[in-house]
Amino acid sequence: MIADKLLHWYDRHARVLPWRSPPGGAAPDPYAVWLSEVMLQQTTVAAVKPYYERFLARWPTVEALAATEDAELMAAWAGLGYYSRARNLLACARAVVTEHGGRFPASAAALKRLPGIGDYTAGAIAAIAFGESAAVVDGNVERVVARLFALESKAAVREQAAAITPAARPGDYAQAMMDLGATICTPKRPACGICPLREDCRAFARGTPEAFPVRAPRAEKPHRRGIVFWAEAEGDVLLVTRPAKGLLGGMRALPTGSWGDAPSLGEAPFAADWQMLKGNVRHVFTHFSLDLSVAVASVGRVNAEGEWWPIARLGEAGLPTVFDKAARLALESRMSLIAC
DNA sequence: TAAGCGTGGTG
DNA sequence: TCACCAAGCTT
Repeated sequence: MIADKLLHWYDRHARVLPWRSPPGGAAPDPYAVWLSEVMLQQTTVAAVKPYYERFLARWPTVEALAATEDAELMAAWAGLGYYSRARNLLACARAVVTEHGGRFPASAAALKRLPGIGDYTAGAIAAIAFGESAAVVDGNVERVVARLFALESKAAVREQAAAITPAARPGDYAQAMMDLGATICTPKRPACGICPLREDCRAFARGTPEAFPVRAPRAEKPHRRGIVFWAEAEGDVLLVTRPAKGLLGGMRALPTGSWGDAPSLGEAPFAADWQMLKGNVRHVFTHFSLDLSVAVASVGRVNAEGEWWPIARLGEAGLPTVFDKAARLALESRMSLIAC
């Protein structure tokens, strides 16, 4: 009933997206579905599009992706965020090649055993690429179902979402739910006036659609300070690769001290005449905000941990956004030093 | 279980 | 300027 109405709406209003087949179309390539779904985890469609196109052109198959070097993959992911996804993407591709003969397993249960694939992504790939009637509950679906049935707990939402998942066209249905949530049943000011499920919606009947889903209050973000070091030698800049786990793990970066209360030049990668740049870099991560000072030094090609990288090719290094900001500040203001 | 994990768009 | 939040996963 709900599914029929939703699919009828989807047949007329489906968004056109690079990774998507038209409604009722042939099942898309599981590799392409997986790639798009991982990129879309907590990430907007607009941000994903250019990365998806670049990745698919550079790595058209899971075999090609599995064979690439870690550093190239991580650099290609730079700027998209949540970098553990990139590490897991590579681990998953290699597992598909070595343990599954290069073919993605066709069930949600088997997909979920692969790195970086949780409940949502397993269900989405199974439904979209393999036609399995799997429950697909992302943030959109949680919101739509919570409003339809006026539910306050995540467990109840998951149960209802599974109960109304149809046997027919499960992939279109999953994408229809997400399109509805993204374009009509939005977090704020939902467009109930044009919603195909308005007559079925308990939250609409109550006049309080925005009251669902119930959100826990979020903790206050702490503020941290730090220094990054721009060490320049003969047209090169010193880059390091961050430890594989943790914040920005596995990514190339500028050397940096710890981020906390009192940054110190004592954390520089080597002794030099470090000069603090005017201005700073402000950046907001998921769980803290950061003010970075930039210290610069022009040196000989000293022995230092890391790699000396040509400044002219810095764009190819794949720096995460926070370090890209710092690099831009260094390049803009190298001429306007002040004493520290 | 709750915390850790990025970034950019939007109102 | 700032709070909110987007096709979540891992530990």
